[in-house]
Amino acid sequence: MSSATILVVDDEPQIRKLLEISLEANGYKVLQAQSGKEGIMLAASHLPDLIILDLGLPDKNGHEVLRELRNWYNRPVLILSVIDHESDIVTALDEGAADYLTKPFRTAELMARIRSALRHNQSTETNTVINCGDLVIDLAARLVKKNGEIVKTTSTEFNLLALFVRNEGRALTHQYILKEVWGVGYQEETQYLRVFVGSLRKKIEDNPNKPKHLITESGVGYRFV
Amino acid sequence: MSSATILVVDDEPQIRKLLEISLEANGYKVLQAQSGKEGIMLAASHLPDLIILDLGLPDKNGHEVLRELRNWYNRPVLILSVIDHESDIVTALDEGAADYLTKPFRTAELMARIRSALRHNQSTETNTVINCGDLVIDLAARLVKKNGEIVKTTSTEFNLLALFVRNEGRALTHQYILKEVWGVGYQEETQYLRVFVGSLRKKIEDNPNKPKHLITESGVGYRFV
DNA sequence: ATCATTCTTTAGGATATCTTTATCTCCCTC
DNA sequence: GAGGGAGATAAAGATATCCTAAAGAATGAT
Repeated sequence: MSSATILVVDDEPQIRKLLEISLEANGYKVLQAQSGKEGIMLAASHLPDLIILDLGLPDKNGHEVLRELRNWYNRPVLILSVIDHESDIVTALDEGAADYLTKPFRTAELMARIRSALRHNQSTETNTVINCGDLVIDLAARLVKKNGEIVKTTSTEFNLLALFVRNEGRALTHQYILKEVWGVGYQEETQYLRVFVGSLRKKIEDNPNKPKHLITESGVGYRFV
Repeated sequence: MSSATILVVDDEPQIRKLLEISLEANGYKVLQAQSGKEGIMLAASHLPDLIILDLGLPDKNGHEVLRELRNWYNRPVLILSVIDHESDIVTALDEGAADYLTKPFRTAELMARIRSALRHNQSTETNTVINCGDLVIDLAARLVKKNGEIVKTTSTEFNLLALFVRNEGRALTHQYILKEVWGVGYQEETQYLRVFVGSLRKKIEDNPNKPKHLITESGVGYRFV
């Protein structure tokens, strides 16, 4: 056994403890976070092989955390939740969750589903470092380099850029981009996009007035090449 | 929609019917088998993108079927079962099942889990690329290539071209084109069409005066070949 | 509490695209 | 070969879209 690392994001201490014991008994290394924010930070810094995420967190909506993770974290995220609403399950799965279990869960089943998720992921080992000419983007490390030099980006800027590089060559509509980066309810805020595309261009383009990477598709959206 | 093919292996006719209706409503092609033996044969002959397998089959133990499939079939197998025993779930998952749902299942959740399994498998790439001689048009990426080189099109130009390639070989009337691209209320603006067909020809034809793709049907409209 | 950073909002000017007009070509009929 | 209709083209005008800078608001760190 390769002793994979698993991050548990849950605000209930007794659940964390239970999971810690069960997971370690099965030979996994365990990281713990009590809030969505802490979870995202730990995920970024330690890059666990799998994340167990409770949807009912105190600081953020679990779906938000999931979406934020999915921008750059492409390993399995397993959802735990007390909520057994079908719509919640459907939403989480469509947001990219690998599985969805309702509390109270059965430990052996959880372990089997973790094995399944990890096994499945092994085959699709995807590289998180993307190379685009003079640009290097590391989705996991949330790092952008231009000609070898690190480019500092804010969180939103990076999420936007990550969306672009994951859809290289494809024209993305304003609405789609806004939904993916800002979430539903922001789909009409086209101006946000203009401002952030502007600041991204200043950082990654040789000549921001003549962008070679971030092309605007007038009346449609933007395209990354 | 990519119209993936899904094989349903279940001995209960009413379950098969329910699944058939739900799956087809979601745009999947459906194959059906009543027994494990028939299921394996159909899987081998048709190579579906996903298999839904009931564990409680008359002729064979479902686990046997699963193990047999796993020898050569590496796409997702989703287990349906009336049995909610943890040991059964664990066994099935460790035998390589992609997921395990207990009957009675919820349709929307099942559909979401199917999407998740297919997405993970990625084998069913949506094909939106249309090839027309020297032209390549990617409807999803909004990209036009002529002899391998990218042709820049405005939004309306692309919409117009997309309408043409989707109706290749067919003569489209002015009215119809105007309604589809500009919307109702523009059906008399034939001059728009002339202008835009003109600019499209300049971009995609070798010799815009002797168009080979965008043929005018005098008194009627245009035809794309 | 204060400061720094990031995000949101506003406003103006710049650009691209669309619309309209005018002129020209082609083809058919007489 | 003159006239008319349908279509093509070019270019000017109108409009929608986009970009930039910068100020205000929110957030987070010290």
